[in-house]
Amino acid sequence: MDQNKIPQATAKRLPLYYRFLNNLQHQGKSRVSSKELSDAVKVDSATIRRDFSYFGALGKKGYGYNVEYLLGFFRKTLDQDELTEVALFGVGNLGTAFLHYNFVKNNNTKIMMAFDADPDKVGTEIGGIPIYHIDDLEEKMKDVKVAILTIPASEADSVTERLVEQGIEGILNFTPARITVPDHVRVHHIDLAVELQALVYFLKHYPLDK
Amino acid sequence: MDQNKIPQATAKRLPLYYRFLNNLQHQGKSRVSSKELSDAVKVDSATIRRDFSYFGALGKKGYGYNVEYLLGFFRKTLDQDELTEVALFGVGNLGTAFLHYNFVKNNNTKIMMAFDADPDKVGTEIGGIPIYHIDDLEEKMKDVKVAILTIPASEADSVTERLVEQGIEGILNFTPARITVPDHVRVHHIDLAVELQALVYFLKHYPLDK
DNA sequence: GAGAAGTCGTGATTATTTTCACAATTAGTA
DNA sequence: TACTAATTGTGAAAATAATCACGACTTCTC
Ligand SMILES: NC(=O)c1ccc[n+]([C@@H]2O[C@H](COP(=O)([O-])OP(=O)(O)OC[C@H]3O[C@@H](n4cnc5c(N)ncnc54)[C@H](O)[C@@H]3O)[C@@H](O)[C@H]2O)c1
Ligand SMILES: NC(=O)c1ccc[n+]([C@@H]2O[C@H](COP(=O)([O-])OP(=O)(O)OC[C@H]3O[C@@H](n4cnc5c(N)ncnc54)[C@H](O)[C@@H]3O)[C@@H](O)[C@H]2O)c1
Repeated sequence: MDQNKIPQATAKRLPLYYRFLNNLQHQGKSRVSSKELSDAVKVDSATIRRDFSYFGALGKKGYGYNVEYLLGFFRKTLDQDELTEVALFGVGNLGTAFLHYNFVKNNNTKIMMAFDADPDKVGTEIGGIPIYHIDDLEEKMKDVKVAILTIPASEADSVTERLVEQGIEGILNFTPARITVPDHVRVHHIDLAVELQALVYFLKHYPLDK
Repeated sequence: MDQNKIPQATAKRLPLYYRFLNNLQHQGKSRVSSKELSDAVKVDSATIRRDFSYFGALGKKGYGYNVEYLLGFFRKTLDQDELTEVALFGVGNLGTAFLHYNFVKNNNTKIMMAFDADPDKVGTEIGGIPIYHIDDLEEKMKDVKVAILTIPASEADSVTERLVEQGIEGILNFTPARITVPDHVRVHHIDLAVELQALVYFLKHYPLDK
């Protein structure tokens, strides 16, 4: 594998940079400075330069960065050329919203299939994505290595267990349950209720102008 | 305001602790150790003890923490007794999912109203929450200080501007646009495409067992 | 082609967060 | 009561991340 000396904080910002560079190219801009990037993505310009510098000297002093070059570099770095297949679990409120969304645009990931326990949903399609019965997980999933969980919290553990059994590598978990997985599986939690509550806490307890 | 010596990283974990303590109480448990909490919320036990210690000595050595006491303490700390009113902008795929979700359970926030530009949606209700026309923002919003943005990215700047004008204090932004606000407004970005892409990046570039 | 303005890359510093590790204290037990 | 096992709270260390600040180089302008 690549450089894993790259700080995690940096790695999390890369997709953000990538998307903005894409926008710039569509706008026909050929050159950009860390200051301009900073204004757009709201990350300190020194942090941006530092982030980029982990990958070598990508810019030119006194000039900035060449959009096309940088974009090409990140395309390779972020493996934009190969599509990562994703499976979604739980076609409810949240799951349905994701199925309608086109993650492929500006992104190397595609939801290939969805699973649900509700017989009324099984067999239908949303946005061209087939919905299978959760019982058929093992049969249908095959090579998919990334899962999105939008099932009820109570179901999280049992579905996770089956995913792990099936060789899953990464899980994006929208369930409030904190799932348990072996060390070789990576889980990112996105806990919307917590996010909202944390925002409210910050509003009430942190001074009103940082 | 309160202690703003509390690290931001700690503050973000508080709602998580709160929710789990609630579960414990419902299960009738009266006592819990940092180790048990750690297993449940997947945060190192030393980190949990450190987090709690910012609020004083909440536990007892050799015993652990009293669930009811701790819960009562966090209820006050997290202002669970007063309801924070929230407005949602953009009743599309994502916005509709949120309107169906009951944030009030385990949470002190409630979506009171929604706004959209689509005349077919205006005037209807989802989950008992009225949908107003975006043109009526100033008239209807009044005292609401927290907003959730689930509108198209292209609309983010103009709606944000009006929210700021109207005295908004916090924004939970699901739009890929990085919005610009004055220093006294707090914005939390939740960028789902970035999260997914970051997960994939980690899978490919970080050693498979941390 | 000389001077001015702009911008990177990075050493050094500072800030923040996590983790270690253990004395102090408590509950439980015999 | 005395002993054992459990568990906190925290000083200190380590790890991670953000920021400052400036030399080096590039482009632009005249
Ligand atoms: N909707 C929101 O705004 C929101 C906000 C915060 C958190 N969440 C969390 O996201 C998750 C999904 O929320 P939602 O509102 O979409 O719920 P939902 O009830 O609308 O959808 C859940 C879906 O999962 C399906 N399901 C149930 N058991 C299953 C199983 N074993 N295998 C596969 N599918 C199964 C159900 O049939 C249903 O379609 C929940 O855990 C919820 O707590 C949702
Ligand atoms: N759906 C997803 O899974 C997903 C994933 C990642 C990011 N997002 C982002 O979340 C946002 C919403 O996504 P979505 O899929 O719900 O989009 P959507 O198009 O389904 O919904 C957008 C809604 O906003 C309304 N709207 C448009 N202009 C408005 C205005 N000026 N004021 C108020 N309402 C207005 C539209 O009528 C529509 O109902 C987008 O910015 C999208 O990029 C969505």
